[in-house]
Amino acid sequence: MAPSPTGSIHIGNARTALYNYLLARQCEGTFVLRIEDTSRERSTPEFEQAVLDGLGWLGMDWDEGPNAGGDYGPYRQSERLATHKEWLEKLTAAGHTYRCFCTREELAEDRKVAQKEDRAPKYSGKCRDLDANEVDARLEAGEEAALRFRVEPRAVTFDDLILGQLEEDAGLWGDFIVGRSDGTPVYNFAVVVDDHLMAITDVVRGGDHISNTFKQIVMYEALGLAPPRFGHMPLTLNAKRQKLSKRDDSVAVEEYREQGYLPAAVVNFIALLGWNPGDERELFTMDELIETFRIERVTKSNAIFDFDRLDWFNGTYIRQLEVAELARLAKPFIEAAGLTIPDEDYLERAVALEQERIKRLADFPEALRFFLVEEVTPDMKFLVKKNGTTEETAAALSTVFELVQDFGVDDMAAMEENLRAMAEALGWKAGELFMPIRVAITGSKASPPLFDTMRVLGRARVLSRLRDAMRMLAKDAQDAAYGQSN
RNA sequence: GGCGCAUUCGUCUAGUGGCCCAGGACAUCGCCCUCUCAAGGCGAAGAUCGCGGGUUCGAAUCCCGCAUGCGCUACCA
Repeated sequence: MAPSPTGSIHIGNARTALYNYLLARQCEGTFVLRIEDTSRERSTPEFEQAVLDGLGWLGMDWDEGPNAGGDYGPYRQSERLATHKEWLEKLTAAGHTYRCFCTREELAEDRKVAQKEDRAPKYSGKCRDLDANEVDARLEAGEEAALRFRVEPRAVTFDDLILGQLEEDAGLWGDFIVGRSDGTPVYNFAVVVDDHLMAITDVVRGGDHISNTFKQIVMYEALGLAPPRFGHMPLTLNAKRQKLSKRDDSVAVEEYREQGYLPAAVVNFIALLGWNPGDERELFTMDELIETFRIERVTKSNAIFDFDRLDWFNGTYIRQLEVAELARLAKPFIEAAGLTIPDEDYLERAVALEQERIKRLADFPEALRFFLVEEVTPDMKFLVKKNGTTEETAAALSTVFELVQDFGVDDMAAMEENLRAMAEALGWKAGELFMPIRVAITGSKASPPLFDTMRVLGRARVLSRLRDAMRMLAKDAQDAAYGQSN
């Protein structure tokens, strides 16, 4: 896996990383992490750390990498410059390169003309056959020159792990640059050198690299090296069917963590985005993925990222968690929202009631708010009994208040029995009585089951909220009376 | 423009010549359960398998053409 640290890890890269990881683990190979930071301006140590964190969070551990060591380091491309240059010289010694004095401006102009004339924008070959003496003289004179690879026209083919037999005509390329005029090698060459030196056997990367691969294969051959196996993954697209971009999509793995997605859910989801086991299973742990993943079963077509499906996976994983564990995970989200948690036990009991109602950990603050806050503000519209009056609702709540006062809140069966009896005596449906109580104590018309909620909230809090609600109703009745008399 | 890859329900996908007038999952809708919301159970709707030609007794599956989408086309990675 060779990510560029130009941002926190991208969900599309994460999927590529996952497939690499699964492949490496299932054949008991080595999962190598190499940081491709040759783009100095865009790469930062912070981003590199973010990439490492993201991978780690998802549960992918690498055997070799910047902070893991290994026999083939360094694992940061920027630290391998000397080696790359060495190999550039080997390539030159073998007669595969030549100096090109064309300026960027000239090249850009050629491209423009070519485009205008509907020709492929391929290098003219202007400097290909320059006289050796002339080259030396111009170099001597301080003229800048890039190093180009001599391309011999022919069909280049390879057997892709995912896509099958692939072929491209090298005659279409023109000689491409392998060394910049400042002497630094180009990414596509550095990759060849590194993959070889690091004894990489399988390269799985995004389909946007296919055209690079053809060129790499030619370079391997020029260096007398055997290329590794290549596999090109379909891309993940956004709802607009474009390659996911950092600009307009939620794409950083970091963001998923912040929104309260579980790593296991994210892994399960991205694993199934472009791969399936061939039967109808869809819930997989990492170990199960390692066992059942087959690269040949990776889909060839691009996939659109479906957030609803991710949510579903996340919900099912949340429901599978032990309550204590879920509470532990929820805690930082709740605290970040500025809510205070009285004690662990209380939190756990509240979390247990919301567990099957939540999709993301970030939903917890909102869902648990009424458990953690002193007062609640019921909406009058729902506090009053459906098709009923404020007076009769107030009267009913008052009776409930007494019941809670007398019997407490811990015996749910008794509470339910009492309230149902009360509803019947009133000639109300049970729900018609339960709803005002629910709204009074939770401030919302949607909540966990009423009696569980009351028990977790505790007698004192239930009583004070009932009292507040009764006051609200009384005030409302008063206002209405004034309104009538005026 | 050139080159490459792809094309099955809205989405992820199963499918490799007859088991497919196409199966599963998410989302949607309905019913059940039920004190609300969920969760769960059951069910419905949803794909003339991009289009057009072939090959074949028979094609989503094989062949050809076209269309569309995406990617690449840098002294970026």
